[in-house]
Amino acid sequence: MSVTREKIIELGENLIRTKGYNAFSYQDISTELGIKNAAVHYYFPSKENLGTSIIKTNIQRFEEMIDNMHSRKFDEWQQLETFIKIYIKSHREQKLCLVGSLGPDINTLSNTTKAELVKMTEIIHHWLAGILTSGKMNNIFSFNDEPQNKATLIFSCLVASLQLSRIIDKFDYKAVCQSIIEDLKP
Amino acid sequence: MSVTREKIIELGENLIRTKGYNAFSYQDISTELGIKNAAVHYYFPSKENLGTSIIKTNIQRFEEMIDNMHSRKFDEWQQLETFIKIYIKSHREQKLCLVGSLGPDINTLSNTTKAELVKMTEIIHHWLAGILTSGKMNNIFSFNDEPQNKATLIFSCLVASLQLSRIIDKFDYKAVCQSIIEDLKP
DNA sequence: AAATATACTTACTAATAAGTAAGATGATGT
DNA sequence: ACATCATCTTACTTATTAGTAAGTATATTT
Repeated sequence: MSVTREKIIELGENLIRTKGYNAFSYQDISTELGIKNAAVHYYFPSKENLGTSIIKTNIQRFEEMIDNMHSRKFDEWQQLETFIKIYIKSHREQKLCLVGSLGPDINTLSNTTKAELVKMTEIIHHWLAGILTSGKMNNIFSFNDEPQNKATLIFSCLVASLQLSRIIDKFDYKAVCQSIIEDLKP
Repeated sequence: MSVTREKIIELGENLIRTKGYNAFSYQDISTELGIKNAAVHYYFPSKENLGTSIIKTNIQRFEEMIDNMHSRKFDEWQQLETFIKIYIKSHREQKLCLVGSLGPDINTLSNTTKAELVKMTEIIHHWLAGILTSGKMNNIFSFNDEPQNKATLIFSCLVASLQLSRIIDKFDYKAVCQSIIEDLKP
């Protein structure tokens, strides 16, 4: 696959996560890569197409991560901590996650992009509910809620804390993550 | 104060909370109100100015709500539930809260608008930490975290759950709120 | 009655956006 | 040597954006 294509995807993702979908333009990408506006359209005919591709790439990356954790026989704690580490890294880089940056713009997205965002969010949520269910069954996690509901709570905390940490300074993101973890300990 | 001015503020807020700051235009407002684009500029010379005014109005509304709760001698439970009800209403209307919709766009806001968003977020966070502190002291609430940290967790859950509920269907927002409440019970 | 302020409209400008059609360049395959 | 393909550039169009300058109508004040 083309290097330029991959760079566009990566740059587009970073732009969405720092400025938001409706604030970034093909010009932002072409200028940064030292190419012309039309070159970006060569790889991604429309912005809708680029947006969808960025989400698709992320879904793929997430599923590869899960496969990798399964093949390495990670238990539920290790899986949860790996997931949380993605968010700690996002926080360090002052970026949101894709769900948290595209979510508020959902009413402005095309149907295909929206469908892909829904898919990605559901995959993550479903996976999280899954490890919470099995973790609870194996007495590795302890909580009273329905796993589905607990997954929502944890996911929400991670997503919005990234947003709040860019607004409020002196924000202790790791303490938030630690609380999530402590809360699940038996 | 002018009725048109107030309508613009209200409409602008709703547009931010449904489409996002960078997706709405003065045209959206003028068309809806049956006036011309320039009439909106008459009241709010720039979009930055309108954005800032919308946040200022919200801060005022929040502070009036707090004053009202104090004068009616609301205890910590009643205050928390009143706050949560705002979010349940937002969910019913399929809208985000201002913090959750402007937060992801923070890097595209002017310094004055950004400052106002920071102020609003800090006021809410500080108030929430306050009732958690006094609620814990009076043994009305029970939790292990630092109140500051607990406030972040609860605030995050409310903010991001609104976002997630627009993405995932079959989303039980009230169950999320109920979990937050149950978690604080002694 | 004249002056003034309020609340707009008309008619623009300049910038930026997404997107396109046609052509240039160079590598690869036949 | 020739054709083909990928990867762009040049040069655009069309639409939308925030924003403005100047004018109009109506009500209020002096």
